[in-house]
Amino acid sequence: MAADQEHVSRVEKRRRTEAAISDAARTQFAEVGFERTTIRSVASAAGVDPALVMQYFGSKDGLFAAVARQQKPHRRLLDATREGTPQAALDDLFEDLEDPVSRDALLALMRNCLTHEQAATVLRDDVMRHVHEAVASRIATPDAELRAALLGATLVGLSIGRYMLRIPGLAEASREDVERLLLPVLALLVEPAPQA
Amino acid sequence: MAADQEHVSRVEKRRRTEAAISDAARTQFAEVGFERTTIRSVASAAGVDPALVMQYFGSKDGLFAAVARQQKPHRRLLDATREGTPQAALDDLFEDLEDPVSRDALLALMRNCLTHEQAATVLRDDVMRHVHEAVASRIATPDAELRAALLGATLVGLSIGRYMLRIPGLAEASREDVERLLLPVLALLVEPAPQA
DNA sequence: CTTCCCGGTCAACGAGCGTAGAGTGAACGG
DNA sequence: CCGTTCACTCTACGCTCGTTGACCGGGAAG
Repeated sequence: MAADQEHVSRVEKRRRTEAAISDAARTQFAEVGFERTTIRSVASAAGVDPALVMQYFGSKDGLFAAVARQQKPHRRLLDATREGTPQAALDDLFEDLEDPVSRDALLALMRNCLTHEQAATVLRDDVMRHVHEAVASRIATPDAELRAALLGATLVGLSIGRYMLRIPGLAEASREDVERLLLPVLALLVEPAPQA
Repeated sequence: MAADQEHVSRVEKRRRTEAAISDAARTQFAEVGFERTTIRSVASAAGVDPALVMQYFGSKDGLFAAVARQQKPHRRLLDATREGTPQAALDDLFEDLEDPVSRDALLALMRNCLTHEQAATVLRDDVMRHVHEAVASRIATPDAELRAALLGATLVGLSIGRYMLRIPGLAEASREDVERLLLPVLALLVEPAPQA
């Protein structure tokens, strides 16, 4: 216990407090959504005063934007996604969903994308755009855009159904089983010439 | 104008007012979601006093439940869905999405299923359960449940991506193009033996 | 015509929310 | 050792919301 009594500099203290607020906000945005998350509940979970949250993040929307921006590490997987194969896209998604931080950051976007314009914009124009472009660029037929969009919509449906709606049969399934069934299906979606 | 001065009985008047409130509520729940829809805005759109909404529907949750229940007409398509083919499921979905009333009732469920427990329950246990059972019963392999759940998740992803997220390339695509690309894919998902 | 019923309105309460500004005490720099 | 900075707290404003109970007026019933 006394081990925590180490001296921490002011900047370090500030950094830790901001991180505590940000962690609490990310979790609550992901679990109960933007509207049901209150500045007060985030501050309480982080062990600070609500006014401090305002001081550090400006507003509730600013707090959400900060959390949404944390999803950026996902883009380190951008190179892998640039492959444009369903395998790479699915791997990216599952990898994101296994790390607690990027998982909650991504779920915060998805949970609120239907009721919060900013969440929808970030999800559509920042996250999905990458896989869309990578996939579409590998398809030669004129319906490439639609095929890529359908792949994105399917991955969104998978995430929502598995982690949020918790559809029976999908929520409990192993990642391996999901991949085994979904990969050939997504491959067919992306292949320009199904008849062969 | 004077044509509207016809005499209406009290029960008919009541019925029309309830319908006006219900219509306004369905539209707003579908378009801006449960939280951003206020009793006051619904009443205003219906041309009545907010207190009357409470008197007729009990509470805001009661109003939402009444709208969610209007999705039931969807089940007249249940017989078609019982076929358990992706074609039938997709036809059901598009048919629902083309009628303004059942369309908004379904979108109201989807829009709020991530932030409103009741919406999630109705969507999962009432709407999706039917297509799930119909599809799963036609699959002989032990992964039937997972395959059916993946189909349901895909259809949810399609609806969300096309009508709510409005993913570029998917929102503007014609129903025919979407069906042409998606049907063989869904068929592969539902087929127990992909290798052939 | 009188009486009751009922669709509909009005005004208001109480709670919870995002947010603002003044204040405090400890860590820092000189 | 002193003055400043800064992390952090306290209190409270103003707004919007769901919800309530008293009230009003016209149509139905006798």
